[in-house]
Amino acid sequence: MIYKEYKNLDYARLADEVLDHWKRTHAFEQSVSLREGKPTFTFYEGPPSANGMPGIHHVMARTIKDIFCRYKTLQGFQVDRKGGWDTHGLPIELQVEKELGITKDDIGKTISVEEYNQKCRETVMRFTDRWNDLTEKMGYWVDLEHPYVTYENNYIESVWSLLKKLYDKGLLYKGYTIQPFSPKAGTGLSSHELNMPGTYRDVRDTTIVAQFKVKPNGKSGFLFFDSQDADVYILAWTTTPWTLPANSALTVGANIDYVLVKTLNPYTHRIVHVVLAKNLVGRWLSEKAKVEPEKSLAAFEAYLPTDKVIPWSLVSEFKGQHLEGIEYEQLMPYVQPAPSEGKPFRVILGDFVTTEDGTGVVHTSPTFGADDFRVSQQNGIPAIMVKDETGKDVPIVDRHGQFVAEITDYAGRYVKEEYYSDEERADPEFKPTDVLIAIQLKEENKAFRVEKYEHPYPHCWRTDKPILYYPLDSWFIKTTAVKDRLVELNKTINWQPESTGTGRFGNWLENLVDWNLSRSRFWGTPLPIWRSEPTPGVQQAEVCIGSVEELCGYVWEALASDVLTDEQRAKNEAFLAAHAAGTFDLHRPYSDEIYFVSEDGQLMQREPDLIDVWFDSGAMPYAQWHYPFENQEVFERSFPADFISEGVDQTRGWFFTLHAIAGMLFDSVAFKNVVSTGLVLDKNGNKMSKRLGNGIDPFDTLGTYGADATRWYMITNAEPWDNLKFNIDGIAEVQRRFFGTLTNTYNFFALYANLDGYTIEQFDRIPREQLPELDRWILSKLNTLIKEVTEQFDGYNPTKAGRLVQDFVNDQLSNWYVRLCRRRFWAGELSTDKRAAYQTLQHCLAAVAQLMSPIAPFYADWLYQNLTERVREESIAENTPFKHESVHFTDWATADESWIDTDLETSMALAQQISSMVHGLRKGHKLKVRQPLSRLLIPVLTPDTRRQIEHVAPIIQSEVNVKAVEFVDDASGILTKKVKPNFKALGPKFGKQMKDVAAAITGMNGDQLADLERTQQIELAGFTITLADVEILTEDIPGWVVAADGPLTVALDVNVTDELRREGIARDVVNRIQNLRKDQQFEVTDKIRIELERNNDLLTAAVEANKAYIQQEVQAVQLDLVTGLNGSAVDIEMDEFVLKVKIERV
RNA sequence: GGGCUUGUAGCUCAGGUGGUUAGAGCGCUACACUGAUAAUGUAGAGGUCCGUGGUUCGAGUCCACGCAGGCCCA
Repeated sequence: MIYKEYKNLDYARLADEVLDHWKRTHAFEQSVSLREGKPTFTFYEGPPSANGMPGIHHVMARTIKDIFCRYKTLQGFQVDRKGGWDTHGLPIELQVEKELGITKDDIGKTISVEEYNQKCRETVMRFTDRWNDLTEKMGYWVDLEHPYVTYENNYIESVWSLLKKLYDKGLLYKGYTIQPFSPKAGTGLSSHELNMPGTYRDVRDTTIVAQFKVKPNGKSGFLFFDSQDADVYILAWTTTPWTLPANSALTVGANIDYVLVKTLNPYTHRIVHVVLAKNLVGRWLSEKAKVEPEKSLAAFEAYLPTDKVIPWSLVSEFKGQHLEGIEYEQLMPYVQPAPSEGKPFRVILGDFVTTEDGTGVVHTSPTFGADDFRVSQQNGIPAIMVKDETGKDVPIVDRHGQFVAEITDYAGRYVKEEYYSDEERADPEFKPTDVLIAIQLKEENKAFRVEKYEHPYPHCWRTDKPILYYPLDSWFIKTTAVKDRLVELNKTINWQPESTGTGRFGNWLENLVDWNLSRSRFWGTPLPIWRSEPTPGVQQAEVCIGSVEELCGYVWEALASDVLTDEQRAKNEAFLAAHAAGTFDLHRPYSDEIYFVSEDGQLMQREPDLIDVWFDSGAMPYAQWHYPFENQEVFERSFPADFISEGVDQTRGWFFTLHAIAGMLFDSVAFKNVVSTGLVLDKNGNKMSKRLGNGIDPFDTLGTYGADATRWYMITNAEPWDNLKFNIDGIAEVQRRFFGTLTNTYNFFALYANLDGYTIEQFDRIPREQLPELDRWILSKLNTLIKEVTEQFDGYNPTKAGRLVQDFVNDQLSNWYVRLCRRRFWAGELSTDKRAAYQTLQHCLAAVAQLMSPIAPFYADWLYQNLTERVREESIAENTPFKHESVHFTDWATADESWIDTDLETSMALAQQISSMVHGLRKGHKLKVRQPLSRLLIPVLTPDTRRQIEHVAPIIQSEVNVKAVEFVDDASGILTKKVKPNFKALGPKFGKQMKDVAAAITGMNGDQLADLERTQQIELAGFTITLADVEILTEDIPGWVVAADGPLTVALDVNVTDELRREGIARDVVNRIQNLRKDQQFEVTDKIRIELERNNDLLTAAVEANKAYIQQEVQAVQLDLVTGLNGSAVDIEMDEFVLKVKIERV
């Protein structure tokens, strides 16, 4: 047997076998080494965290990655792909804490940092075996032998060197960020501590609507138009009055509608003009008290201080964006910001402003609100800060929650009343700070409303006291300094889909804030910055370490001084010893226990922060190669990446950190092409989750269906960036419909090629001009396919590529080419025509194997090997494309344009369409295909159409079993033509008159149409219509059975003559005898002898008239009509009689 | 609340620059085929193109506002 034949192919086992073969032959390594010296195509693997089990979405994400790496390999590039593991971060810490039953508080108490980190290190790589298993089973080719691991010293060292570069460029600085902070516990709280049950509780706070007095100038001029001599105020509501002394801006929403209202201050009864959101006027003023502007003065005069409702009137209305830039007077001028820090006390725009409550204006204090901080940073608004004893900027509230001395009236007061002791609060004279502030503002005509308000507020889970949002020290990377360049560089990246790049990522860059690098954790890359304690009058010492060597240098220097204690000295020595032994570790607690001494003799310790794990992963282009300490050339060759792909949720994660680091340090993009992928949802469109139990186990899926159908389904069902509704039935469908059809096609080829002993003829191809029409057609289609698939892969659209291959295999190759060519394969001798059929089909199959190989790597290799195994040796000897042992080593086919014959493709498409229409007609008239009919009539309006159909007429004839295809044209006189308006052509000419024109055209009679055709144009209802303005088609042929589809019409002669009838019966007889042969399990090559009972005139006539035909079809050496057939004959029901027949093998 | 994204047949998806009859596969129904046969082919039924308004002679397609789902951010 030349070609293996398969019954009931098990696709999962097929993949296992191919995988075994790959492992034995080191196929992946070969696919890379084969391209040694070729141009590189660089791919970066976004590292997964191995502390959890892989899910089906990982199969999706990695399939995308694999496809393009394989494709580019086929195209001749060398594609190194190094695997990697992300090993640091909070999820791992949480998992360890859960398993050990501890909390963060226990670290350093019941468990040492050393033990804790050791546990993290073990935990994080726990599932690597399962990951590696999945990687192999799904056919993802990536280097798992030499992965980068973010916790390794070398990796960390590279990260440190990058940080040092940033530090040297002045891009690394210590600042603050607003975080939940518990003054009573003296500690910051993480977001998940804030999410613990019971932390949010309803409290009744004193709230103030403050009046911020607008400075009259050009920008605010429109507010003063009607103010006469009254002042204009902007109203802002706050639930934390204690933050008002720190106010430095007001934030409004650009698209929110605001109004200017004239009214009286309820406490001072002075006339005021106030600005607030239109929707919220009713929140503060009674609709009943509204008066017309011209009556307002009278209303104000009539108002008595005892009246409940205060009259008001509407002055003007405007969008928030008109308020931008307006300046106002500082509300509580205790502390002024440094003039160099930016311009304070302005109205700015922010996207977080709502009109759900308050006034639609947000009092903004950069030191006490996260939104405030961000929007202030973006708008150059300075914070209100004071200097502490060491000269450092600190907020106006200290870490105990008390106002600093500079807030003279309130110095030393706690900002939250809950921070006072119960005794203090019990004093009848006691007033909370917020209340005192409210009283002061009322008196100064700065409060528009003071009221108690109940709302949920977070509390510290340790102390039960309310938390503050408070600025805490943090290390930042000054990404804002390079924002413009990052935006610029982003424009050169090819994003797939484009909207992620321009929209989600682009917007993110536009609104960039500095990257907060600090994390107060234990398991992660330590921040390599050592500092001395701040001391008044002494320059603080600070150093950033960029390598282990540098680190050792400082350790040596420290040991050489006499500043260290014995214990510190011992720790330093321990580190050096571990370094010498190669057992050192840069993690905590070891890096915390390394002590430096500055030149002026100050002790320096490491800043205790760890860095954001996203910096780890963003550093992978450099750190995976231990750059710049090793592999300089490798790095240079593989930077930036040509291609990366991850989930769209990585936009602000990995995509950003890669981009930011590359932009800041190398003034380059980190990746040139990026495919951001959507989510994998369950079949109902819900997110997969453990809780819902709707997750899919990828191992089950791969075990049942194999990787190929799974991958093919995921890729062809939805474009990668759309969410995929994962339905396991879809895989079964792909397997049946696509892989099943392709396997059948291969089996068909194998069956006959084996019978004929046909092996691929590489050196004796039948020249194109000698190939039959069908062969030239399918080869034209194939080359078109190659062209289009290449385009799609080049454009990073695997979905369209896969669908193209699938449609070719199903509709063109299997359902048309093979079906129509079956006879050629049965024919006796290995004639030229038969060889042409083999060559053509073999060529298509081999090409398909390659085209599909990036998506379905196992199956494609299996198909390729089955086809080409037998010619491997001669291919190697003669250096032909089949010399490669695996399809993944081959060179991507280029479309040969000379084979593409669009005219022929159009012809065949017509044949397919016409056949389909005739099938429909036959069906409608209950004329089965086995019954031959005499002729098919096709009206043609152009010689071109006629030629194209004539070309394929024989194919149509045999496909629909008619004796002749005839054409009718104008000359025949039997055509009924119909005319339709061509709207596309008419539109630009007639525009609004379209309805009349269309009616006129539709109403044309035969003579008018004939005129139009003769003279090219006609006057109709006052319009000049040209031939190009209409579509002419034929719709009917009187006296015929017709079908029409678009411009095509076919008419079928359904008259069955006696002769046709006899032929139909003969075909039926053939059909029944074939069935008998099969029932009796005769071989295809067996010859037979037939006896038929002469029991019906119709049968007799039919058999006698078509004897030779019947004999040939059923391989009968003898066919006799007899009377009195004996016992072994069988009876078969025919349409009109019973066929009594006996066959026997010769 | 903001940014991005999706919404077309029971299901999964196609539908360049607007053109009047909106397509495919699966599923369903019926039929055919039986030398690709646990295959295959053909036909049929099935649609408020998420809604509302607008632009236009003409909107699944363009615009605005909504609704619903998703992701990220707050």
